Amino acid sequence: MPVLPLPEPYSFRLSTERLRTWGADLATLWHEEGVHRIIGGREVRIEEALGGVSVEPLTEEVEPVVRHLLGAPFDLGAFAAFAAAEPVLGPVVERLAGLRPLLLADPFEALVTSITAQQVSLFAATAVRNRLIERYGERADHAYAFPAPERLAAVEPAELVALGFSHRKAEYVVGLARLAPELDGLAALRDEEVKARLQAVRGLGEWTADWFLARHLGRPEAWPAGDLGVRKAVSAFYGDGRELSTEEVRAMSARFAPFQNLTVHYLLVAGRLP
DNA sequence: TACCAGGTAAAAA
DNA sequence: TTTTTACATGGT
Repeated sequence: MPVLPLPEPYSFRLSTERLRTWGADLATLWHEEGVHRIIGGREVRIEEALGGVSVEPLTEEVEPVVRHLLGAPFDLGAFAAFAAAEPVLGPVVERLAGLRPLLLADPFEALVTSITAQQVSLFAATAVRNRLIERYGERADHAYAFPAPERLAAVEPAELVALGFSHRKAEYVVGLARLAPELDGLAALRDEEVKARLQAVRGLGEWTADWFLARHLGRPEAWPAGDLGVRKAVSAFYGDGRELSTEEVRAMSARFAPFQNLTVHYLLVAGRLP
Protein backbone atom coordinates (compact mmCIF):
# COMPACT_ATOMS: atom_id res chain seq x y z
CA MET A 1 0.00 0.00 0.00
CA PRO A 2 1.25 3.52 -0.81
CA VAL A 3 2.67 5.45 2.14
CA LEU A 4 1.81 9.03 2.97
CA PRO A 5 4.74 10.36 5.00
CA LEU A 6 4.23 12.50 8.10
CA PRO A 7 6.87 14.39 10.08
CA GLU A 8 8.54 12.32 12.80
CA PRO A 9 7.70 11.60 15.47
CA TYR A 10 4.25 10.36 14.51
CA SER A 11 2.13 7.90 16.48
CA PHE A 12 -0.87 6.54 14.59
CA ARG A 13 -1.96 4.73 17.74
CA LEU A 14 -2.04 7.87 19.91
CA SER A 15 -3.45 10.06 17.17
CA THR A 16 -6.45 7.78 16.64
CA GLU A 17 -7.14 7.20 20.34
CA ARG A 18 -10.29 9.29 20.08
CA LEU A 19 -11.73 6.97 17.43
CA ARG A 20 -11.47 3.99 19.74
CA THR A 21 -13.38 5.66 22.56
CA TRP A 22 -16.20 8.00 21.56
CA GLY A 23 -15.02 9.81 18.43
CA ALA A 24 -15.76 7.26 15.71
CA ASP A 25 -19.02 7.09 13.83
CA LEU A 26 -20.13 5.40 10.62
CA ALA A 27 -18.58 8.21 8.53
CA THR A 28 -15.16 8.10 10.21
CA LEU A 29 -15.03 4.42 10.97
CA TRP A 30 -12.45 2.57 13.05
CA HIS A 31 -12.33 -0.90 11.49
CA GLU A 32 -9.67 -3.60 11.74
CA GLU A 33 -7.06 -1.23 13.17
CA GLY A 34 -7.56 1.38 10.47
CA VAL A 35 -9.61 4.45 9.61
CA HIS A 36 -12.22 4.19 6.86
CA ARG A 37 -13.65 7.31 5.17
CA ILE A 38 -15.49 8.02 1.94
CA ILE A 39 -13.43 10.48 -0.11
CA GLY A 40 -14.53 11.48 -3.59
CA GLY A 41 -17.20 8.80 -3.55
CA ARG A 42 -14.78 5.95 -2.78
CA GLU A 43 -13.94 4.24 0.48
CA VAL A 44 -10.38 4.96 1.62
CA ARG A 45 -8.52 2.98 4.26
CA ILE A 46 -5.77 4.53 6.39
CA GLU A 47 -3.53 2.40 8.56
CA GLU A 48 -0.27 2.51 10.44
CA ALA A 49 2.96 2.47 8.42
CA LEU A 50 6.63 3.19 8.92
CA GLY A 51 7.23 6.93 8.60
CA GLY A 52 3.57 7.85 8.25
CA VAL A 53 0.40 6.05 7.20
CA SER A 54 -0.63 3.67 4.44
CA VAL A 55 -3.48 4.97 2.34
CA GLU A 56 -5.46 2.90 -0.14
CA PRO A 57 -6.18 4.23 -2.69
CA LEU A 58 -3.80 7.23 -2.56
CA THR A 59 -4.92 9.44 -5.44
CA GLU A 60 -4.39 13.14 -6.11
CA GLU A 61 -7.89 13.76 -4.82
CA VAL A 62 -7.46 11.67 -1.70
CA GLU A 63 -4.06 12.89 -0.54
CA PRO A 64 -4.90 16.46 0.57
CA VAL A 65 -8.07 15.28 2.30
CA VAL A 66 -6.20 12.61 4.24
CA ARG A 67 -3.43 15.05 5.15
CA HIS A 68 -6.01 17.43 6.59
CA LEU A 69 -7.86 14.60 8.35
CA LEU A 70 -4.63 13.51 10.03
CA GLY A 71 -3.85 17.01 11.26
CA ALA A 72 -0.85 17.59 9.00
CA PRO A 73 -1.07 21.39 9.41
CA PHE A 74 -0.11 21.24 13.10
CA ASP A 75 3.49 22.23 13.89
CA LEU A 76 4.31 19.64 16.53
CA GLY A 77 8.00 20.53 16.64
CA ALA A 78 7.36 24.11 17.62
CA PHE A 79 4.76 22.99 20.14
CA ALA A 80 7.16 20.53 21.79
CA ALA A 81 9.80 23.26 22.05
CA PHE A 82 7.25 25.60 23.61
CA ALA A 83 5.98 22.98 26.05
CA ALA A 84 9.47 22.02 27.18
CA ALA A 85 9.56 25.26 29.17
CA GLU A 86 6.20 24.55 30.86
CA PRO A 87 6.42 22.51 34.07
CA VAL A 88 2.97 20.89 33.77
CA LEU A 89 2.48 20.74 30.00
CA GLY A 90 6.08 19.72 29.30
CA PRO A 91 5.89 16.16 30.67
CA VAL A 92 2.43 15.69 29.09
CA VAL A 93 3.74 16.56 25.64
CA GLU A 94 6.80 14.40 26.16
CA ARG A 95 4.65 11.44 27.16
CA LEU A 96 2.35 11.91 24.17
CA ALA A 97 5.09 12.47 21.60
CA GLY A 98 3.75 11.85 18.11
CA LEU A 99 0.13 12.71 18.91
CA ARG A 100 -1.24 14.63 15.92
CA PRO A 101 -4.90 15.53 16.50
CA LEU A 102 -7.39 14.39 13.86
CA LEU A 103 -9.42 17.06 12.11
CA LEU A 104 -13.00 16.86 10.87
CA ALA A 105 -12.89 16.81 7.09
CA ASP A 106 -16.03 18.71 6.17
CA PRO A 107 -17.53 21.92 7.60
CA PHE A 108 -21.17 20.81 7.43
CA GLU A 109 -20.34 17.46 8.98
CA ALA A 110 -18.29 19.17 11.69
CA LEU A 111 -21.20 21.41 12.68
CA VAL A 112 -23.84 18.67 12.60
CA THR A 113 -21.52 16.55 14.72
CA SER A 114 -21.30 19.36 17.25
CA ILE A 115 -25.07 19.85 17.29
CA THR A 116 -25.56 16.17 18.09
CA ALA A 117 -23.07 16.52 20.95
CA GLN A 118 -24.60 19.62 22.52
CA GLN A 119 -25.51 18.94 26.13
CA VAL A 120 -25.56 15.13 25.93
CA SER A 121 -22.77 12.61 26.47
CA LEU A 122 -20.52 11.83 23.53
CA PHE A 123 -21.69 8.24 23.70
CA ALA A 124 -25.34 9.28 23.33
CA ALA A 125 -24.40 11.79 20.63
CA THR A 126 -22.67 9.09 18.59
CA ALA A 127 -25.66 6.76 18.85
CA VAL A 128 -28.02 9.44 17.53
CA ARG A 129 -25.57 10.58 14.84
CA ASN A 130 -25.08 7.04 13.57
CA ARG A 131 -28.81 6.71 13.06
CA LEU A 132 -28.71 9.92 11.01
CA ILE A 133 -25.78 8.65 8.92
CA GLU A 134 -27.36 5.26 8.40
CA ARG A 135 -30.67 6.78 7.35
CA TYR A 136 -29.45 9.53 5.01
CA GLY A 137 -25.84 8.64 4.15
CA GLU A 138 -24.64 6.24 1.49
CA ARG A 139 -22.80 3.12 2.43
CA ALA A 140 -19.69 1.86 0.64
CA ASP A 141 -17.80 -1.27 1.78
CA HIS A 142 -17.75 -0.44 5.47
CA ALA A 143 -17.98 3.32 6.00
CA TYR A 144 -20.82 5.64 5.05
CA ALA A 145 -20.60 8.95 3.27
CA PHE A 146 -21.91 11.58 5.69
CA PRO A 147 -25.39 12.73 4.61
CA ALA A 148 -25.23 15.50 2.01
CA PRO A 149 -26.65 18.87 3.09
CA GLU A 150 -28.95 18.90 0.04
CA ARG A 151 -30.49 15.69 1.33
CA LEU A 152 -30.97 16.96 4.90
CA ALA A 153 -32.27 20.32 3.68
CA ALA A 154 -35.24 18.49 2.24
CA VAL A 155 -36.29 16.44 5.27
CA GLU A 156 -39.02 17.29 7.75
CA PRO A 157 -37.58 17.95 11.22
CA ALA A 158 -40.03 15.34 12.54
CA GLU A 159 -38.06 12.67 10.65
CA LEU A 160 -34.98 13.57 12.65
CA VAL A 161 -36.94 13.57 15.91
CA ALA A 162 -37.75 9.94 15.14
CA LEU A 163 -33.98 9.29 15.12
CA GLY A 164 -33.52 10.74 18.60
CA PHE A 165 -32.97 14.43 17.90
CA SER A 166 -34.81 16.93 20.07
CA HIS A 167 -37.26 19.11 18.14
CA ARG A 168 -34.85 21.99 18.61
CA LYS A 169 -31.81 20.14 17.29
CA ALA A 170 -33.80 18.75 14.35
CA GLU A 171 -34.62 22.32 13.31
CA TYR A 172 -31.00 23.37 13.76
CA VAL A 173 -29.75 20.61 11.44
CA VAL A 174 -32.30 21.24 8.69
CA GLY A 175 -31.72 25.00 8.90
CA LEU A 176 -27.97 24.53 8.77
CA ALA A 177 -28.24 22.21 5.78
CA ARG A 178 -29.79 25.08 3.82
CA LEU A 179 -26.82 27.33 4.64
CA ALA A 180 -24.19 24.71 3.92
CA PRO A 181 -23.01 26.22 0.60
CA GLU A 182 -21.78 29.26 2.52
CA LEU A 183 -19.68 27.25 4.96
CA ASP A 184 -16.69 26.70 2.67
CA GLY A 185 -15.96 30.42 2.57
CA LEU A 186 -15.35 30.52 6.32
CA ALA A 187 -11.88 29.04 5.90
CA ALA A 188 -10.67 32.34 4.46
CA LEU A 189 -11.68 34.37 7.51
CA ARG A 190 -9.91 35.20 10.76
CA ASP A 191 -10.87 33.29 13.91
CA GLU A 192 -13.07 35.99 15.40
CA GLU A 193 -14.89 36.55 12.12
CA VAL A 194 -15.55 32.80 11.75
CA LYS A 195 -16.99 32.73 15.26
CA ALA A 196 -19.22 35.72 14.61
CA ARG A 197 -20.60 34.23 11.39
CA LEU A 198 -21.27 30.84 12.97
CA GLN A 199 -22.90 32.26 16.09
CA ALA A 200 -25.30 34.21 13.91
CA VAL A 201 -26.76 30.85 12.81
CA ARG A 202 -29.56 29.42 14.92
CA GLY A 203 -28.30 26.45 16.92
CA LEU A 204 -24.63 27.37 16.81
CA GLY A 205 -23.26 28.98 19.96
CA GLU A 206 -19.76 29.82 21.12
CA TRP A 207 -18.96 26.23 22.11
CA THR A 208 -19.81 24.94 18.63
CA ALA A 209 -17.89 27.78 16.96
CA ASP A 210 -14.80 27.15 19.09
CA TRP A 211 -14.76 23.44 18.24
CA PHE A 212 -15.22 24.31 14.56
CA LEU A 213 -12.08 26.42 14.72
CA ALA A 214 -10.25 23.71 16.64
CA ARG A 215 -11.37 20.49 14.97
CA HIS A 216 -12.31 21.52 11.45
CA LEU A 217 -10.12 24.49 10.60
CA GLY A 218 -7.27 23.40 12.87
CA ARG A 219 -6.68 26.99 13.98
CA PRO A 220 -3.66 27.05 16.33
CA GLU A 221 -5.21 29.45 18.85
CA ALA A 222 -8.66 27.86 19.18
CA TRP A 223 -9.46 27.35 22.87
CA PRO A 224 -12.95 25.95 23.69
CA ALA A 225 -12.94 27.20 27.28
CA GLY A 226 -16.65 26.53 27.79
CA ASP A 227 -16.38 22.83 26.98
CA LEU A 228 -17.03 20.56 29.93
CA GLY A 229 -14.34 18.07 28.95
CA VAL A 230 -11.79 20.84 28.41
CA ARG A 231 -12.67 22.39 31.75
CA LYS A 232 -12.25 19.07 33.52
CA ALA A 233 -8.96 18.34 31.76
CA VAL A 234 -7.50 21.80 32.40
CA SER A 235 -8.71 21.62 36.00
CA ALA A 236 -7.08 18.22 36.49
CA PHE A 237 -3.69 19.56 35.44
CA TYR A 238 -3.87 23.19 36.55
CA GLY A 239 -6.75 23.39 39.06
CA ASP A 240 -4.79 22.49 42.18
CA GLY A 241 -7.49 19.98 43.13
CA ARG A 242 -10.37 22.30 42.26
CA GLU A 243 -12.77 22.53 39.31
CA LEU A 244 -12.00 25.71 37.37
CA SER A 245 -14.80 27.87 35.99
CA THR A 246 -15.24 28.65 32.32
CA GLU A 247 -13.93 32.14 32.94
CA GLU A 248 -10.85 30.84 34.73
CA VAL A 249 -10.11 28.44 31.88
CA ARG A 250 -10.70 31.17 29.33
CA ALA A 251 -8.24 33.42 31.12
CA MET A 252 -5.53 30.77 30.80
CA SER A 253 -5.59 30.97 27.00
CA ALA A 254 -2.79 33.53 26.69
CA ARG A 255 -0.43 31.32 28.64
CA PHE A 256 -0.48 28.70 25.87
CA ALA A 257 -0.49 31.06 22.89
CA PRO A 258 -0.08 30.36 20.04
CA PHE A 259 -0.56 26.65 20.78
CA GLN A 260 -3.95 26.61 22.53
CA ASN A 261 -5.46 24.08 20.14
CA LEU A 262 -2.67 21.54 20.55
CA THR A 263 -2.67 22.17 24.30
CA VAL A 264 -6.38 21.34 24.50
CA HIS A 265 -5.96 18.12 22.57
CA TYR A 266 -2.92 16.97 24.54
CA LEU A 267 -4.59 17.67 27.90
CA LEU A 268 -7.78 15.89 26.82
CA VAL A 269 -5.91 12.79 25.69
CA ALA A 270 -3.64 12.83 28.74
CA GLY A 271 -6.70 13.05 30.97
CA ARG A 272 -8.22 9.96 29.37
CA LEU A 273 -5.13 7.76 29.49
CA PRO A 274 -4.81 5.41 32.47
C1' DT B 1 -35.69 6.37 39.76
C1' DA B 2 -32.89 10.23 39.34
C1' DC B 3 -29.04 12.36 37.65
C1' DC B 4 -25.36 13.56 34.59
C1' DA B 5 -23.29 14.15 30.05
C1' DG B 6 -17.71 18.04 25.59
C1' DG B 7 -25.11 23.56 24.97
C1' DT B 8 -28.57 26.63 23.09
C1' DA B 9 -32.51 29.49 22.52
C1' DA B 10 -36.41 31.29 24.40
C1' DA B 11 -39.13 32.46 28.44
C1' DA B 12 -39.33 34.64 32.78
C1' DA B 13 -37.74 37.72 36.14
C1' DT C 1 -30.42 43.11 31.15
C1' DT C 2 -29.67 38.82 33.66
C1' DT C 3 -31.36 34.33 35.21
C1' DT C 4 -34.01 30.17 34.59
C1' DT C 5 -35.98 26.49 31.99
C1' DA C 6 -36.98 22.81 28.39
C1' DC C 7 -34.86 19.66 25.74
C1' DA C 8 -33.88 13.97 24.25
C1' DT C 9 -30.57 9.88 24.54
C1' DG C 10 -27.74 6.50 27.03
C1' DG C 11 -25.05 5.02 31.07
C1' DT C 12 -24.75 4.62 36.00
